[in-house]
Amino acid sequence: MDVMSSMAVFRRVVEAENFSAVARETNMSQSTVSKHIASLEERLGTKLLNRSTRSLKLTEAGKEYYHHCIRILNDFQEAEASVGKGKIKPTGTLRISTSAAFGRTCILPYLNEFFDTYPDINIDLLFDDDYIDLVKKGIDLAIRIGPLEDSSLIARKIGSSPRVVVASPEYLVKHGRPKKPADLIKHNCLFFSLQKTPDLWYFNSTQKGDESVRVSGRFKASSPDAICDATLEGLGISVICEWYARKHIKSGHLKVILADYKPTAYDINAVYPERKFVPQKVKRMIEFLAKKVKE
Amino acid sequence: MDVMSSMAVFRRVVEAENFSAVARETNMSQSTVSKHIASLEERLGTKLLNRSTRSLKLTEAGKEYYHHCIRILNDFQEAEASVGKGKIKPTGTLRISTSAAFGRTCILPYLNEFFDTYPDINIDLLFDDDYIDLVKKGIDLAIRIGPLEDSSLIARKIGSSPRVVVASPEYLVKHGRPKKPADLIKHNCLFFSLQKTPDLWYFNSTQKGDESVRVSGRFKASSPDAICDATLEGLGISVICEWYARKHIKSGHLKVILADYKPTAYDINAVYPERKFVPQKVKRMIEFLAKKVKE
DNA sequence: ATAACTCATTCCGATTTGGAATAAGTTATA
DNA sequence: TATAACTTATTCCAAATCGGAATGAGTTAT
Repeated sequence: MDVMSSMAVFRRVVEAENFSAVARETNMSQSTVSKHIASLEERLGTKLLNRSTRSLKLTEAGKEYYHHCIRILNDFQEAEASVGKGKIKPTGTLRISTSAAFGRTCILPYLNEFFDTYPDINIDLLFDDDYIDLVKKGIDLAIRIGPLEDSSLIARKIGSSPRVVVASPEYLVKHGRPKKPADLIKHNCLFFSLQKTPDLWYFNSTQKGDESVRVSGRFKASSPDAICDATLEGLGISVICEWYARKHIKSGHLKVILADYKPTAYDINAVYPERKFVPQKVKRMIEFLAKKVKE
Repeated sequence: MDVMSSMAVFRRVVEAENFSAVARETNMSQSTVSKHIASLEERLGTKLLNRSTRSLKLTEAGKEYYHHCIRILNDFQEAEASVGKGKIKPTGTLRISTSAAFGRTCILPYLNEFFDTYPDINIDLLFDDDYIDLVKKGIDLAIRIGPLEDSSLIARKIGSSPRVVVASPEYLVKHGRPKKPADLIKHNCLFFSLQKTPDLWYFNSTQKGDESVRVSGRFKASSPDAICDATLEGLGISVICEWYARKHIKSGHLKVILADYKPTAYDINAVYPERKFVPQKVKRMIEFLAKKVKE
């Protein structure tokens, strides 16, 4: 067994605390993962992980070896990237996590162009609607919309995402069209439950200054898809990212209201684990997305 | 091809500036060495070495990669040694260089004991009577008698080697027995030509103080064997390491003269390449020999 | 011209690899 | 307590890889 590969597998196993997850993540069979670990243990003549079928725990030796592995793998990565074709062509598989909505709308359409630009980067795009542990899941890069949690991760703002207040034409006919934010109080507003204060809607306007309204409503959902569907169904008024609502606005199924009062835009952030050496593939994708988002 | 092994081979090739030498040194075929290098080059997509049949030269990329390799291999070595059986049991092949005479007399007889103590260390004992480039020859440890050259190597004194003035009984009968160092001037003294001043013999004596004599003689040889043989033949008087002459003294074929005036003892040094991480096997051998030499 | 080296390549048997299937153990739940 | 749904370990076997002998081709020294 190639020791360097085994060390990489070991590293992932320690981080994921699970053999099978690493197997799935890396497209190797679970038996291979098992063999990699066993092979290291045999080399070293000591157990690295105490494993029962449902839990993994590093042994003392494993803990020490893990730190060595991190160091060696980082150096190795740097060595490969700084010499030869790695210097010119970023390579490898890039695991990106983002929300299904953003991924489908703002990443997928550009992926062909990315593949053309970087023929040696493969992409593994994961849709996770709530925040997940990047290190544990072996993710290289996450794109997150809106406010970030505090964490040990590095975040770089790559753009901002304007939002719009929308409702279906039918809803507006039935309940009237609000003219100013305060009018929303009388309407059924749809909440995105993952936000901290889903019922507090902020508006910025160059002419009319900033204001916020505490709205009320009877429908809450944890996915942007659900909110959007509900709005299309005429259930109420919602604030949605512009890129998300765009196609419905074009087709006339949603109408933008309060166009003069822009809801506060969300930051779009590229988030990645802190490392001594950030792989080219990550840097390139961030650059690429930053450019695309601005268009 | 196991990348870690390939890196180790690459490192050795760079240091030895030669594929075949590394093959011989590591007991792999020359074709395997070639394949290891080729495999690295393919991984990286760049040439590491410009090779004509008679010369090797690092490319720019190779130079950079070499430094990465050193670092990674050192870390790796440390990782393996600091965890598991490496922690208790030093392993691997230890390449030792020493003079044929010292090796045969002062190392070989103890090797069985060493093998018993460290069952996982194999030894590759090389006899080189003149000083050689340890790094180039891939030697882990050299044992050198007498003054050292300046070098980037680390030297640790592991003992000192008393020397004796000897002659054959026949010679003494024929030419008389010197009573004090100055008497040597009238004798035919045998020179060891690798010394800097082979004709200047120093003596230390607790009672009679230090003195030196510029002796003369008509025979010079570059190996201790030759000097010893010449002395046995009655060609003249020589200064020989005590351990080297011991058996001949015991058997009566050589007589110690000027016993009260000890020639300056030689230092016995363990010499090894400077590294961030000195392998267990090297440390253990040095300890072992230091103990044996003192007996 | 020859001998004695170099490194690269080809060929082929022996070994190793990795995945599917299976075994065996643990946890959560009905 | 049985079952379902997970774990990790192991076995087996076809496919891939490895490594060494032989060979080829080039260079240097004599």
